[in-house]
Amino acid sequence: MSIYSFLVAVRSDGQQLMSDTGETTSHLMGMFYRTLRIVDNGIKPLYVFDGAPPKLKSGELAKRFARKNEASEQHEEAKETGTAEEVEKFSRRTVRVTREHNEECRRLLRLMGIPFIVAPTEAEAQCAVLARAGKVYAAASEDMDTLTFDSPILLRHLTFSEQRKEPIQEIHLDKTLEGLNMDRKQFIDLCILLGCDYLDPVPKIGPNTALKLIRDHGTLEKVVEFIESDPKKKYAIPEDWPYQDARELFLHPDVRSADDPECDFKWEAPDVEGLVQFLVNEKGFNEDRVRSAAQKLQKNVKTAQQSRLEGFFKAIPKTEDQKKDLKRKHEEKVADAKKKKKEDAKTKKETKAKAHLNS
DNA sequence: ACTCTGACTCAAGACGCT
DNA sequence: TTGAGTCAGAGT
DNA sequence: AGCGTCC
Repeated sequence: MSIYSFLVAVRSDGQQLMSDTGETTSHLMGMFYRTLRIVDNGIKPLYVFDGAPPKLKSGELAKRFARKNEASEQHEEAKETGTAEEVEKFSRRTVRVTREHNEECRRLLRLMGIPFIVAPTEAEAQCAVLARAGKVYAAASEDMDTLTFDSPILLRHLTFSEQRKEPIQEIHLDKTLEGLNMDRKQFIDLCILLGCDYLDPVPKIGPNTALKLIRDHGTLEKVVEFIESDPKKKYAIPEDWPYQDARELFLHPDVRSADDPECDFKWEAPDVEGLVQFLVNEKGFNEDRVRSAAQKLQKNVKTAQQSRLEGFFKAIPKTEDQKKDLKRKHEEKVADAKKKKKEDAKTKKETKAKAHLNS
């Protein structure tokens, strides 16, 4: 996901940044400096790449593919007849993360001494396993599915960027379940009903209705039964809606077990000359910047991994306005469930966040 | 009057100088 | 693509 | 904070 957003966002004159040979460098730029910043704040990150998507997702993916193709056509057309703005707009829509982008990012991480793993399928599921096993402190993702995959802690907006508009959120699964007064199975059912990546959403059922239905009936089986037997035909389950399969994916995703040798992660010193070769010689980055960045990395490898997260959490404002704002948001969306959680986390843990992003 | 969903819109990353 | 925010209209 | 620049 982040590679994608780098490709979309890191631009100049509507074009992605490129080396002089015309290869895109936006993803490397984004990865490099974000990772640097994270490390510089005392976090030892572990990256998880997506593997092959589960079969259940193929329907969704096919739709996306079709939309991309459509966007490509519009992009071509815009280049002929449209304004510069239109061209740029469609250009962003046609962005795809390629195998090459992924491989270059991995090469970059290797040179930086940052470990990573390629998940068998969904990265979020793998993150959850590693977090649950204590290999890392938490799973950082924007995707709420991470909780559904049973990660004990989810961090959102972990970018440490200067102009982070969103504060870092630390969401604890146990508190979330507690707040909802649900067990994990119900929580999974709720998330499926709310609309997950694998299934079409049920029309007319939004966050509130979903929550109510699960509360009233307990399980998806019962909910579906209720909906289908409702004489008023208020809701309609989509034709092809294998919710059991989706549930199975959340309960037993295809992941690398945490005690697998592949999950024996090491944070190492950066290969400075390798970085220079790659980023400067091959991709045209500024040598001074790369070297000073590499130096920072080096320094941080030695530094005892002491948390500096506090410094960032303290920035979270707590005015009355802010609180109101949170309350309002708190009442919406899937996030609803979890955001409620976040509120707790905020009012309580605020500054307590420890950042052994791993041990 | 109030609640809820759905449709629409917009922006999207990080650095460093002023 | 995603999310976040806003708005209108249907339903209760 | 705003804005040009990174490649």
